[in-house]
Amino acid sequence: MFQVPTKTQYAIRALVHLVRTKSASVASIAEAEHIPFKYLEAIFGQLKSAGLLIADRGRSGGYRLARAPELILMSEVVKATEGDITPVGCLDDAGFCIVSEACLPRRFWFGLKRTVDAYLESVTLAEIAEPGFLPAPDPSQKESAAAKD
Amino acid sequence: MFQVPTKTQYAIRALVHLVRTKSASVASIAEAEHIPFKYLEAIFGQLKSAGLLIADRGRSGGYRLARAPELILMSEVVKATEGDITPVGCLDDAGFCIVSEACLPRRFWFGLKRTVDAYLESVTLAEIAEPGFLPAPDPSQKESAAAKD
DNA sequence: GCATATTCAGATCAATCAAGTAGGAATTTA
DNA sequence: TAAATTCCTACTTGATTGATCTGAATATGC
Repeated sequence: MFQVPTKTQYAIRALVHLVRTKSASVASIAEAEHIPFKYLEAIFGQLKSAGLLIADRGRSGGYRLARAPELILMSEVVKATEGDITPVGCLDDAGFCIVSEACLPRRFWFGLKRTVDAYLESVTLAEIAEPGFLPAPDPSQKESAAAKD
Repeated sequence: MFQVPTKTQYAIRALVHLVRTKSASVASIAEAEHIPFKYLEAIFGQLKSAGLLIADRGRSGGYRLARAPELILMSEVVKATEGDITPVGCLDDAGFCIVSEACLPRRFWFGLKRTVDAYLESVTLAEIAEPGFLPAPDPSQKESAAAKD
């Protein structure tokens, strides 16, 4: 369920690489990060379409970040490589459950989605590229606050 | 990445069903919840192995919860159907990164894992079975890492 | 200009995994 | 003893992941 596709892992490693080297070709990044060249090429196409990268074509071209890494949320990166996060079908708006009575688990899944989204939106690319980056707050947030679907 | 497998969705719906009807056969639950009979049979095998269900074999047998639903964490259910949550390979203990320098993204993924685990451990089966169940806290927990535009 | 280094675009392919099926054996009870 | 159940093992099928292949289009340096 939470196995992160290599595509997304590759994307993030390559982006971290780009935070340091202001600009680089796909080939150089692929070699440095041990990522299959052609695969990374395709991934960068997606990241560019998502507005995260800018491409300079031609002989001494390459890719560079479209924004300062402080302004790139990890949620954007994940969304670029994987599309929207919809844990279960019944969460699509206008979607509904075939299940008997009011689909109780729905709220549970929705809560999970919100939790994950919140985390991904709370971290920027710049923070990941910092050696001093510390992961999530220790989970002392155990409330069970409001709902609004 | 966060598409929840139908197997897990089925498991939870079936468990919620069992919270009400103290005991039931796979066939009856499958019909009531619109779950393929043979598939649910296999799922229940896993839930039993995980110690969440007790089976009564023979003619008027069936399944029942091994514990009160208040004592069944959703993390246990997910783990039973999907195994441990390891977002990326390098998180297994004794695992290490092939990546050049100290794998910075690793902490990011680890933080994600902790966030998800914390959520799943904060909800019990009993809460999901309650019509009044309210999902996750609104994400006002922005402590650790936040850089905004 | 021309060779070269790059991005870009599309099809294709193999391996893996999710989802579901199938058949039947073992077990208990009415 | 027959019916209803859990249990066990294997299979099929379709989608997805993780790539590869081929070949353009485009810009640069010489």
